[in-house]
Amino acid sequence: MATLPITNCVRELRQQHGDMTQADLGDAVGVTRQTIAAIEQRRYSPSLEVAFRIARVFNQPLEVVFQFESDAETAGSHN
Amino acid sequence: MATLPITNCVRELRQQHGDMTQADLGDAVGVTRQTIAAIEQRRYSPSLEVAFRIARVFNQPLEVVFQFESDAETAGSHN
DNA sequence: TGCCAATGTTAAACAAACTTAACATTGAGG
DNA sequence: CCTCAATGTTAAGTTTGTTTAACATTGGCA
Repeated sequence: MATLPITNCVRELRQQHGDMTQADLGDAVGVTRQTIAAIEQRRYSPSLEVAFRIARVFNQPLEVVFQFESDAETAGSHN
Repeated sequence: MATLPITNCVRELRQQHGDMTQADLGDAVGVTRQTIAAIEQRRYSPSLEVAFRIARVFNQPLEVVFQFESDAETAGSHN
């Protein structure tokens, strides 16, 4: 399961947005509340499209909402 | 098939990067050349993760490489 | 206390991204 | 002309994102 390389702050943004609920956000974005929950809990990362839409709801650039962790594999250059 | 809302300039960036080939980029990103081809031709948009990795190869912010088209559905807000 | 909205969680089904493998086309160079 | 590298394309298969539906937990409030 390798821990996903992408973090986000949608929960925080959601709360800063007039106590918007997961369902509200899902609604605004066009996905279900379960999808929002999964993203907040980092069970998986969204598609690029959904990511863009979430960012737009909050009126933020995508990279503010989603951060790519360099994934600096501790000493394991392989492949 | 609704025309995808996301455009990109990976082909241009690739060429500006020492004539990097699709296979080279796929390699650097960790996907196949077919995947790169599909993205360039907009047959589908990449996952957020792949998008981030491509952007990083070119040392560009994600939003420079991928642009979200407002998709202003002519008068049909429904659902 | 009892209700209700918000969130957590999960299984089954479906859709979209991605792989593998194969074959076709184009263009540069020998 | 022939070859080879780069790209196009497609079918079949796997994986991952997303939905639907169901039930559980928490906390606020009448």
